[in-house]
Amino acid sequence: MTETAQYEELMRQLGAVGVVRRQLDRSLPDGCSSGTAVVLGLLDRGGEMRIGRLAELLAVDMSVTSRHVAHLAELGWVDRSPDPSDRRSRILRLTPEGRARLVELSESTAQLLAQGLCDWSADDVRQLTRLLSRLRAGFADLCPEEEMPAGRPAEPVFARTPSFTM
Amino acid sequence: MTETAQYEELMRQLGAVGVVRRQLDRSLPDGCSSGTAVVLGLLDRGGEMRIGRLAELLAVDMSVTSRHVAHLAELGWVDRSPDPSDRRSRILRLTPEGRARLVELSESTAQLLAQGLCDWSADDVRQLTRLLSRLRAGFADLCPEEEMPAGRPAEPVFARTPSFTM
DNA sequence: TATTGTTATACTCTATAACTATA
DNA sequence: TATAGTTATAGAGTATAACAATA
Repeated sequence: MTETAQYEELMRQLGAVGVVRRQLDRSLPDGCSSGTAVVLGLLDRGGEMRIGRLAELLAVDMSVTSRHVAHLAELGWVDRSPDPSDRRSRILRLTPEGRARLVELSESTAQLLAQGLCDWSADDVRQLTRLLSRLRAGFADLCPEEEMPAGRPAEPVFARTPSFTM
Repeated sequence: MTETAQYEELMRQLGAVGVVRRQLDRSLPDGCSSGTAVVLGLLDRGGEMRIGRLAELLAVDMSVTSRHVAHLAELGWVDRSPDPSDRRSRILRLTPEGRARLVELSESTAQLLAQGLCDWSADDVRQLTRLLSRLRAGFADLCPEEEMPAGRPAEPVFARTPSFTM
């Protein structure tokens, strides 16, 4: 198989990820998408941060992030308090309600993933995660982005990944 | 790291695939998306087929497939000829123009992937492709789907993958 | 003048449902 | 009556650009 063919196949499989994501999304409660869960997860892992920082971590435009956060704020899952050091910005924080929802969403997703990956070893899962992380990093280099901060203020719902960050 | 945390991390990385896809899409010429390229690739690998079959392979609704194909037909990249055995259906075929475009698209994508994955070994690429294929298969089982046919009529632009099919 | 964030608009991809033609 | 495909409509996600407030 030529190199180009291998890349073509990879591209096809990357597209297939959308299929899995849509299926996971369908299983989530009410107005929750996997996108919602990822935002909550980043706020949980990264602690309080501003919109710009969140947009960097999500690797989407700030305008997109702004709308997602506005939605989560309406739901009462994210709190936006004024940033005393820069009045243009607001500081985002997971509310207790948001944290509770994150646990719920994570468990729901984990259950479905466990079902779809029932014949996977823990190492398979780790390996796929690591390769995807590397993939993302390779393309982030083409369009630079920062890393997650080393320290974080609040207790995360789940343990952080030490070897690679989103 | 708990199992749930590992799944949560996997979900996050699956979301990050969208970032890579969008970046690949931006590099494609005029009205081409990676979706377009995948349709052309499937028609190249699978030979002539009907809309329903293509929708299965893409794992999206037939209505979605219908519109994509209509677009490609307008561009002259896909030909829709009447199916003599069932006048409700039409048979889809890659046109020479479509095949030429596929080569172009594949090379363009391969070039960008090669750039983003410059520090990857060929085996890394294969492994990621294989794991994604397994991931998709695991979820396809929850919502069953068929495999690609063994034989195919036309010369494919690229070699087929023997061990796993989309 | 530059930066942070928000809003308006548009585009893509997707699904559901109604519809046509044929089996 | 059921099936293959198309079209209409709606929803989610994203990007660009114009804008407001502040640095």
